[in-house]
Amino acid sequence: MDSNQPPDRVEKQEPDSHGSGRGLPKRPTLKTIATITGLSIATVSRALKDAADIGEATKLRVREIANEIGYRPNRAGVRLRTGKTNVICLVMSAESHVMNHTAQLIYSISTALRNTSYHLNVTPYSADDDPMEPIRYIVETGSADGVILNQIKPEDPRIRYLSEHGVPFATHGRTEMGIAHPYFDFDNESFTELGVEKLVSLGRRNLALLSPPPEQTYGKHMIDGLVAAAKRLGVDCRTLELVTSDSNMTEIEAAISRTMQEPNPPDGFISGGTSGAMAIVNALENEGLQLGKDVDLVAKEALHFLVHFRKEIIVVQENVGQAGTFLVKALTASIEKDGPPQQDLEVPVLDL
Amino acid sequence: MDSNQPPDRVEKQEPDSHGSGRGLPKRPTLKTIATITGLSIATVSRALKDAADIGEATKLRVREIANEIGYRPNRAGVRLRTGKTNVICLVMSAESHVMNHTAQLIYSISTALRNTSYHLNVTPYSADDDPMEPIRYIVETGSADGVILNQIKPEDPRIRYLSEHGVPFATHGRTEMGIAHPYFDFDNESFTELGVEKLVSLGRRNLALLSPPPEQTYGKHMIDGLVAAAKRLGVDCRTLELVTSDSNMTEIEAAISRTMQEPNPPDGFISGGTSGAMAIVNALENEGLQLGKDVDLVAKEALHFLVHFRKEIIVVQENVGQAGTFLVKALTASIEKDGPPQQDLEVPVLDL
DNA sequence: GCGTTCTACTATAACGTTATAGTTTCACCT
DNA sequence: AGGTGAAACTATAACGTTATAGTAGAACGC
Repeated sequence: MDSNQPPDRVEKQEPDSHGSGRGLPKRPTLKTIATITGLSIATVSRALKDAADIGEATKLRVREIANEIGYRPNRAGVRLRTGKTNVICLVMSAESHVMNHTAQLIYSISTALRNTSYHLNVTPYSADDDPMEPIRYIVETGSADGVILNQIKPEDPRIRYLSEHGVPFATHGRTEMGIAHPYFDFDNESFTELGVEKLVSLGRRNLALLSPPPEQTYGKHMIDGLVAAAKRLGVDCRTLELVTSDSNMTEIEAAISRTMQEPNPPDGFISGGTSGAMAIVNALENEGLQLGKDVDLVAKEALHFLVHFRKEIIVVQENVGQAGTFLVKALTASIEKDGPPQQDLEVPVLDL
Repeated sequence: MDSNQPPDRVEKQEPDSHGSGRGLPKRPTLKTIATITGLSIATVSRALKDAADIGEATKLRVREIANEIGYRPNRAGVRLRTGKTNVICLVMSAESHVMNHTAQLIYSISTALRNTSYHLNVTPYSADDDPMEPIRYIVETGSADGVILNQIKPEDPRIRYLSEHGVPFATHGRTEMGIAHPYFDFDNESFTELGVEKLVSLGRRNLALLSPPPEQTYGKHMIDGLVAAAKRLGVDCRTLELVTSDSNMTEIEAAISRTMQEPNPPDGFISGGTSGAMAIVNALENEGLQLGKDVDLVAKEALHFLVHFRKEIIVVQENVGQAGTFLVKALTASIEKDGPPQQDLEVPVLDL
C-alpha cells in the first residue's frame, strides 16, 4: 500500500513496486498541514477537532487545506495514542440455519455504520469452536470499541465476560442474566402466541412448534409463548426439536412425516424459519395433506421466500434491517457513554 | 476498553467505569517482557520474530514468558510502524438479489481468515452509491492490506484504480480489461451451455434465459454461453432481462406470464438464481403448465432451496464457500508477493 | 598480541496522533 | 504602571512497534 509505506528506507531497488505512484506523493499527515499553514502540529490537530482554544480563522484555514490536500487521519496513530479503534466487531454465529438472518444483519449493520467513523469487522465462529475465543481475543487485543453478538443464550458467558471487562456490547437477542445492556430482539414469545391464536381461530386444536434449540433464548421464548397461549385457549401443543438447517431438511421432513402417522397428529404448525417451513410443507404434502384445508402453518421468516413457496402459508415477516440499525445506534451510544442502555423489541404482525 | 486505555491519566474520578478490572493490570507489551527477562525491547521483538541474530535459548525464554503473560502484539503499534494493517476489506455489493450469495462469501472468507493474522472488514455499498467511494477510502487511508471485490463488470474502474495504486486485490468474477490479478469465478458460460444441452436433450427447442444484467461480467458470460450453445445445437433462444431480486418477484412472474401468452413461447428455461427460478416456476404454474412435462427449468443456486421447492427443477449447485477459501489464499499470496496471480474457475456440474 | 570476524545483543529514532503543560501576546482593570 | 487574565498558540512526551546502526565480547588466524 503506497500510502502507508514502511517509513524507513526507499524500497530496495525495485523500480516501481506495483506500477503505481511515480514520485509517491505520500499520504498527507498533520505535519503536512502544519508545514503548509506554518502552524504547529498540535494546533492543526486541535483545529480539526474544533477545540475551544483555537481561533475561528485558523480553524477555517486548516479545514480548508485539509480538504484540499485530502487529509485523512491515520487510524493507527489515533488508535495507538487514544486506544480508540473505530472498529466494531460483529461476532457472528455462522451456523447455516442462521446465515440468511446473519447476512441481513451484516448488511444492515454495515449500512448503518456508513457515515460514522466506525468500521465493521466480522468474526465468525462455528458450532465446534469455543464461542469465548473471539471474545477473549477482542478484549485482550483491544481490537474493537464495541461488540455485537447474536445467538444469545439465557446464561451467556460472553456477556458476563464483556461486561466484567468493561467492553461495550450490544446483542441481537436477550439473556436472562439480569445484566443491563443494549439489545434488540424480535418478540418471539408474542410471535408464537399470535400463531397459536391464529391457528385456533382457524379451528386447529392440536398444535406443533418446529422450535429452535431451547438453549437459545429465542427458542425458549417461542416455547413459552406456545405453551402459554395453548393453555389459555385450551388446545394441545407440542414442540418438535429438530435442528433446523438447510442441510438436514430431508431429516426434518422424515421426522414430521413420522409424527403425522402417529395416533393424534397435529393439525396446526408453527415454524420460526424459512427452511423449517419448507420442510413442514413438503412433509405434509407427501402425507397427502393439503395446506389451508387439512392443516395450517404459521411461519416467521426474514427472507421473502415463503409467500412465493405456497401462498397458503401464514407468514410473519421479521425485519432484520431494523435490528441492525438499532444495534448500531444503541452500541455507539453505549461506547460514547450516552445515557442508559437502549433496548427495543420488534413486534410481530399477524392479521387475525 | 481497559486493555487499551488512553495512556495519560487515570480516568477522572469515576470509581470503576464499567465494573471491570480492579487494579487494571494493563495489557503486556514488549516492554513488559523486556523488563521481566532483562533484555532490551528490540531483542524481545526480534526474538518473537525468530530473527537470525538472536540466541536459541533467548528465543525460547522470550516465547515462554510471552505465552505465560498472554502477550499479544498491539496492532496499532505494528500498523503505525510498518504500514501493515492485517485487515482485509471485503467491499461488497449489497443489492438484495445477491445477498445470499454474499452472505456465504462473507462466511467463507472470514472462516478462511481464521488462524491467519488477517481480519475481515466489510464495507457495503448500494446501487445508488458511487462504487468507487469505498475503494478510494481504503486506498487513501491505507486501511487494508488487500481488497476483495464482487459484482465485477467487464470494464471496472475499481480494478483499474486499485491496480494503479498498487493495492493488492482479488475478485469474485472477472473483468475484460486485461489486467492480470487473482480471481475466482463460477464458469457461468459453461453453466448456460450445459443448461442448453440438457434442455435440448429433453426435447426443448425454444429456450429462455432469465439473465442477470449484462453490465455484470457474469451476465455477459451467461448470455454468451446460451447463444453459442443454442446456435451450435440449432435451437431458438432469447434472454429475459428482468432485474432479479426478492422484492420484485411478482413483477418477474407477470413478465414471464406475458411471455408465455405470446405466439411462440419458450419451452425451456435457465435461471441464474434462486428467486428467479421460483418466479419462473410460479409463473409457469399459473399458466397451467407443468414442470418436467410441458416445460423444463435449469437453475443455478448457492442456497439449497430449489430442490425442496420443486423436485423437477434441474439444479446446478454453486459452491460459494470454495470461492471464499480460494480468494483468501490468492489475496494473501498477492499481498505477500508470492508468485503470479492465482486464478481459478468453478466448473458447474450437471448430469446430462 | 593484534587485527579480523562472528555472535548476540542494545540504543535510537521514527511511524502519526493527542493530552498536558507551558508560552506569548494583548486587552483590560484599578 | 503594574498586575490579571483571557485568547491563541507551541513544545513535549508518550502510545507500541520495528529497522537500522552500533557495540561488547568471544573465537580465531598467524
